[in-house]
Parts: sequence; C-alpha cells; structure tokens
Amino acid sequence: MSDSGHTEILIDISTAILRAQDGVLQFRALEDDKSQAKRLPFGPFMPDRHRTMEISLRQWVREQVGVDLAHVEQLYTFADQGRHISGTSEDRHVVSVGYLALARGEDAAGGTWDNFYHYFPWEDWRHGRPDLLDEIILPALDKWLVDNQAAARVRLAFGQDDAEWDEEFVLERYELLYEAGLVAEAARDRRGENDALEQSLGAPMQLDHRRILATAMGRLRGKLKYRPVIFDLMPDIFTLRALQETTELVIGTPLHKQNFRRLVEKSGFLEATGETSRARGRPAELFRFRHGNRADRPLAGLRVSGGRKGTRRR
Amino acid sequence: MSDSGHTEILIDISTAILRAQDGVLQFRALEDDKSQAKRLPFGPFMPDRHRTMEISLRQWVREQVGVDLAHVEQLYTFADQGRHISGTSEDRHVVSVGYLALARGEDAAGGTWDNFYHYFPWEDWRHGRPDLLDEIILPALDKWLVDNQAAARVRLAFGQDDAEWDEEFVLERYELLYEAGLVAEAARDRRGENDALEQSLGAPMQLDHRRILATAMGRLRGKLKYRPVIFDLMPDIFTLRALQETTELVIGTPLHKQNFRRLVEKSGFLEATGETSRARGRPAELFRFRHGNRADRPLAGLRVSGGRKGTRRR
DNA sequence: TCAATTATGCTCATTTTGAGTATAAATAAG
DNA sequence: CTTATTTATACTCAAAATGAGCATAATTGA
Repeated sequence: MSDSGHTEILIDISTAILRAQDGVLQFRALEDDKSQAKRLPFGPFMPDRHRTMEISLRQWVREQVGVDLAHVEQLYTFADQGRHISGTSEDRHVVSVGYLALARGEDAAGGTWDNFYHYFPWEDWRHGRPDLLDEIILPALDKWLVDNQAAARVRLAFGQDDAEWDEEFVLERYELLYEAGLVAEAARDRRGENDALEQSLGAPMQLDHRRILATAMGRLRGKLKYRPVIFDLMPDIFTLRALQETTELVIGTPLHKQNFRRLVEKSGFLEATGETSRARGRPAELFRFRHGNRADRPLAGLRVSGGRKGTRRR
Repeated sequence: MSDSGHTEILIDISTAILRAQDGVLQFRALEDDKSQAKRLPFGPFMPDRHRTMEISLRQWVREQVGVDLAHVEQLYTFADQGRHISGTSEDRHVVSVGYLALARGEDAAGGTWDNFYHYFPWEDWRHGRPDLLDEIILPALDKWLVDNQAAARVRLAFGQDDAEWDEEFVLERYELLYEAGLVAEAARDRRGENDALEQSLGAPMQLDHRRILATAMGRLRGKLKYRPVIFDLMPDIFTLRALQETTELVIGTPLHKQNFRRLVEKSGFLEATGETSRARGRPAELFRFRHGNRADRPLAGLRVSGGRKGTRRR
C-alpha cells in the first residue's frame, strides 16, 4: 500500500517572517526579476542535510535572510494542483510547506520588509472600519454571490448582519476575494477569462504566497489569545504601551488601554525591571517577559477583544 | 535556489480518524502482521491523481476504510529523521502528513476501532484524576528530570504546583513521557540502551503514530472551544445529554450539566426538533445542529471548563 | 403509588469584562 | 517658573459571564 502508488515530490519551505517595527507590521519579501510581484522567502527541504524541517528552516533563514527567528510554527502543507505550483516546475510535483516565523524588530536588519497591511488593507481596523469595505469590497461581493452557501460565507467572514467581524478570519476573507476574482492572483491563475481587473485589492504576490501570508496572520491572531507569542515580536524590555501597540498591530483593532494593562498584569507574564522609559509624557515602567522556563503560572495567554459596542476610542 | 538542492521525497498521509461510539472515544486502527503494535490508516499522496491532499484522503478513506468523513483537518507534516521514518523505507525519504478526521458513530461500521484512552490512560479525568499519574508517571518523571528546563515543562504539562491541568497539552505530555523513556516507542527507537521498560504507559503504536494521535487530540480539544466541531461527532439528532457526554469524552473531564445546557443554548448552534427521546427518566428534548450555511450568528464555539475549585460532581 | 432516574428551570455569589473618571509624572511652551 | 500638553497609572462601576447548587418536572420500574 505504501510503496506502490507513490509519486516523487519536491518539498519547498515558504515562510512568512513577521516583525513589528516602528508601528508597522512587516514581513520579509523577496523581489523577483521576472515578475514585479514579490514572494515569500523559501528554501528547499533537504532531508539528507537536516534532521527536521524546522532546523532546515532556521538555518537557511539565518544564512540567506540574515534573521534569527524567535517563534517558528508550521502552518500548512499546500499541495493543491494548479494554484500553488504553477510556474515553479514542470514535470515534478512541488509541495510547499508554509511556516510562520516571528522575528524581533531589533535584530532583523537590512533586506526588504513590506507592510503587511499593504497586501491586506481591509484587515486594518485600527483607525476604524476601513472605507474600502463598504465602498468596494462588499458591493463587489454582493454582485458576485453565486449561491446561498457563498452568501453565508461572506456574511460570516466579513461580519455582516448580526455576525461580528472576527479578526481571525483572514484566510476566509482572502479566499472569498480570490473566488470572486477581486484579487489580482485570481485573474492570473485563470488566464484568459476576466483578464482586466477593474480594481485589484491589495498588492498581489507570486504563486499562492499571499494565501500563505493570510494563513499566517489568521493563525497568529488566533494564537495570541491563548499563547504568549506576542512577546516574540517584542524586544527584551518594553513598556506596556509598546506591548499594546504591537498587539493592536497584529489583531488590527484598537484596544482599551486601561483594560489591556489590567489583563496583561493579571496574566503574570510580565516582570517589572524597576527602570522607566523617558519619552514625551509621564515615564512608563519597563517590563520584561517572564520566560516560561521558570514560569510558575499556567500559559493562559492574552485574551483581547474589540469592545462591547463598537467604540473606537482610546 | 529552488531547483538546486532538492531531494526527492515520498509523501504519505496518515490519519487519526475519531468517532464517539457508545460512550467510547475511538480511533481507527490497523493491525499489521509483522508487528503487534497497531498503526493509523494511511495512504500515499498521488499528485497525478488527486488535486488536493484532502480529496486524496477522503477518497482512500472511503475506499479502504469504508468511512465517510465529516470534519477533516490537516495537523502537521512530520519530516523528522529517525523517529518518524524508521522502518518504512530505506533509500528514499518519506514525509508523512498527519490529518485529523472526524466520523459520526452511526455510518462508521465494521473495521477495528480502538479506544483512545487505552493508548493515553493519563488523559482520562472523567472519573477524577487518574491514579496512574501520582503512582507512576509523576514519580518516574521526577527521577528523570534532566534540567530546570525539563522541570518547568513537566510542571506546565502535567499541571503541578500552581499550574493547572490543561487538557490541551496532550502532545506535550506524550513528548515528555517519550523523552523520559516511559513509553514503549522510546525504547524501540533507541535500540540498545534501556531495552526493558519497567512499565510501559498506554499501548504503543508503530512509527510515530501515537504522536500523531496525540497531536490530533490536542488539536481537537483546543478547537472545541472556539469552533463547533463537536457536532461532527454527533448524529443528526441528539439530546443535550448525548452532546455533553461526547464533549466530556473528548476533553476528558466532567462538566456541570446545567451550565453546559446554558452555554450550549446560548451559543445558538442548536435547533429544537420538537421531538423528545424516551429513555430511563424524564424524556429529553431532541436537537439538531443548526448548520453554518444559514447560520445567522457568529461561530463562537463552545467554551468548556473544568470548574472553579476542582469539584468532580455532576 | 412510590422510588429512582433523568431533564430542565432558576437562583446566587463571584469573577470577568467593557467603559469610564480621576490623578500622577513627566516635557514643551510661554 | 508656571502652565498646557502628553502619557501613565489607579480606581470605580455596571453589565455580563461563570461556577455551583437547589428545586421542580416528567418519565420508567418496582
């Protein structure tokens, strides 16, 4: 059963490397001469050379990208025909394993880092609901709606009617926009029909890399709520304000400052350094992440939320 | 970069197929003549024949296992050398993609179904904390503890000191037992040293299949809390009691009946059929899952919990 | 008819959460 | 050197969610 019907396959590892830098959520992007669209960094998995994929990944990221990674997490193995593979190889099948990796802003110098929200503008609610949604996306989706099933998916993913916007549904939203032909990748994949896109939403990427990015963000936004991964985007020492800004950067919505403080202090993940930071107003206490090694409390994680009645204040 | 260093690889799909039947949480197990240890059902991924892995999976599960799957979810791609691959192939590298699949008790006839908790007895807290933990596991782990790091991992995974038992840490616990040489697979993998295991915890499986199973359960226990996957283990029509029992089966802890009812009713996932079931006591109302298709409320999911002060009553 | 059994309804104290108001400690401007 | 501005932190309060339990209803089996 096992050795019979096998087809030989190549494995690529594609990684969404995220960092928070100067109030911008960035990911590492590679330029490709052939195409103006960018792509995620990737490397081959060589089982002869590396014992595990994660080791393999960390090594070539260090070598080729020059970044030391904090949290690394496998996302998904994409093996779909057509959509993912196109353009990479002809006779052989390439399967790509997607990874999410977090880097601290500091140590990640040089190279091209792109703004995540430039590729997913509808995901940024930090300054209120994006106009893009009501002006372009929802009308276009409404015109597209093929059946009831699709209508329900749109309602859920985009939080219409009584459903709420769930910031974790990044992939679901991207998939819908793809299916509705509203992102450039869709037109590219089914060449011929519907060539000229009236309006392409967000910057396109090569292959299915924007999908991997969407998967990564959905996963990260979800994980934030129950594991302390946010600290892997922070420097060693930081203020609560900085922590909050990074969290908002990731989940894409504003948070209530006092409640965030309460939440995060109660969680027991923080350790005061005794120092304070000097900036504009009153100096803020500096904290450090209390590492799980000697953590004496459960890994409960941050639970963040949008607000009881859609307020938008700080 | 991409086409240079590649190594050719075979891909297997191994699947933990779970169902709840007669108050037992079961998974599909295959017997292998050579070894007395069982394994998970698996099939090759053939990119020429199937467009996606999930399609491939569903098809061979239907053909070979005779089960129609409800929820299917990719878990992890295991590519580690040594531990996972051993025994399957010599010259070629085999990567196995693990999947979690849920089947409804009804339609899954025939075949071998094994009790999950037979393989993970320490995970079953439905009738209180298992004695096994304090009598065997924790003392053995204590003796093993190699460093502080390991001590912290044990404390967290097994909920010692002020940490609480987190039912989601199934994989973490299994990994620790493996590293401490307390499961038969550990002795098998590093042949020679430590041959005779004083006491093997739970039934062993072939290759790394018990690890895949642990990954599957951890994922399922986690997912339960924010997505309505539990209904994929239920028949079309069921009582609240049945729903609660299945939930307890999965998370491995008892739940407060009245509060469970309140939670589940508030969630909006249920639709009363108007019928009632007749059994021993007062007849129970029969419900049906209100499918997401026309769902008008957000997918909030069931949030279950153990209890404020470790009570154990019903 | 009563005991046992299960389902369901309801209460109540506690905790968590959303949303503020109030106060403190700094810098920049006049 | 006093005041406005800015940011941090403390505290309050109402609403909602949660853990625990008591009370009652509707069955079957003795």
